[in-house]
Amino acid sequence: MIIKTPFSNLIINWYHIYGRKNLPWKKHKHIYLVWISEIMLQQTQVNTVIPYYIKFIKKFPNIKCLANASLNEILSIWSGLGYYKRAHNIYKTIQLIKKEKNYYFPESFEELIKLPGIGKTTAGSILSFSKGYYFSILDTNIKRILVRFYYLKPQTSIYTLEKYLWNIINLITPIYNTDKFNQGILDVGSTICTHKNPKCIICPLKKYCIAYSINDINYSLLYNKKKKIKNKKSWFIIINCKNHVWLEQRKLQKIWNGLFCFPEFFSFKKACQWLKKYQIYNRNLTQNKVYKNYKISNIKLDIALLIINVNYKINFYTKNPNFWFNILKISNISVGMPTFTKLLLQQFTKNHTHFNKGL
DNA sequence: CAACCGTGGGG
DNA sequence: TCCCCAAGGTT
Repeated sequence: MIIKTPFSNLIINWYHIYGRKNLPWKKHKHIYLVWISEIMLQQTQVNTVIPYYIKFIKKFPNIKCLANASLNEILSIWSGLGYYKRAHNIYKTIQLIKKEKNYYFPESFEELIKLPGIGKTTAGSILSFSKGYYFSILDTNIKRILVRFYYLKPQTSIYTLEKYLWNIINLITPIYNTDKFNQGILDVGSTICTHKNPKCIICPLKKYCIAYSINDINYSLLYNKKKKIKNKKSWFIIINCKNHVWLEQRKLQKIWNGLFCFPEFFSFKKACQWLKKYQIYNRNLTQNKVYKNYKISNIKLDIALLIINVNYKINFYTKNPNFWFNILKISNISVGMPTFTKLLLQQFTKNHTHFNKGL
């Protein structure tokens, strides 16, 4: 049983003094701006989001601006932030709002939760932060606090645990000052009750925190929660011509969908077949192979880069939109794994012999 | 329900 | 270096 505690008052009092009130998405409470921030913040830490958020609202300051944007324009700003389905969902949502809602952003929980990419926590966050409405939220930070504070035992399934945690947060979320409570508990979770080395000494909850009182702040939400890591291998073909490279916009792919990437193949043979098909002259393909390991969530991707230099631009035919991109202007494009790609192309323009070392 | 989607930071 | 994980939602 969850015993009544001054939990919410402790959080709200703490928030008034220490809460983060200067985050870029705290300057205005317009629901559109809060929506963008909440989508960006899904599974993404505050410091990572800030520059992307600023860039996004600078380019699309309001609903009508975003409604005129193409998917590619949205993706180009999202490039590097990850979880690109979120950008696709923003595009879907804004089109719906344009065509069916007369540019009016929904302000009810029932409507919000129907929108793509908006679940219980995101809908609750949007409404509590922009309108001050009473909705609980439950994210990773809050889960961690609850598990420690009430010293919850690991449950047999994620489903059971989630249901349990939602019940608790619904009980302790205050009807008044919901927005301050929600923001405060997020701030405590991400800055004090951290996963590793929590700063219990300065925590406003320490007086009533069971894990702290019995000196056991290590927690686990589930028994034997092991992540399976898959090993995959890909061959990317990099065709270089006079400071331009060939990129394809990925279609119907699980990863980097809609983004521009080097043509990807799942065997060396298929990569060679592609080159042969388009009659790309290449003398030392095997010598130009460069290997790189890239981690994507639960995938270890072993990448082989097949680097080919041509001195004339080839007209390819593929099913995908495809372009020659100026290497120096690549930052304006919605590229998958942009940091990796930019570093790659930087080395590429300098000296091919440094390829193996530089990466 | 478990797997999946990205990337960067911290220990 | 390696492993874990983060303002979750979808299938």
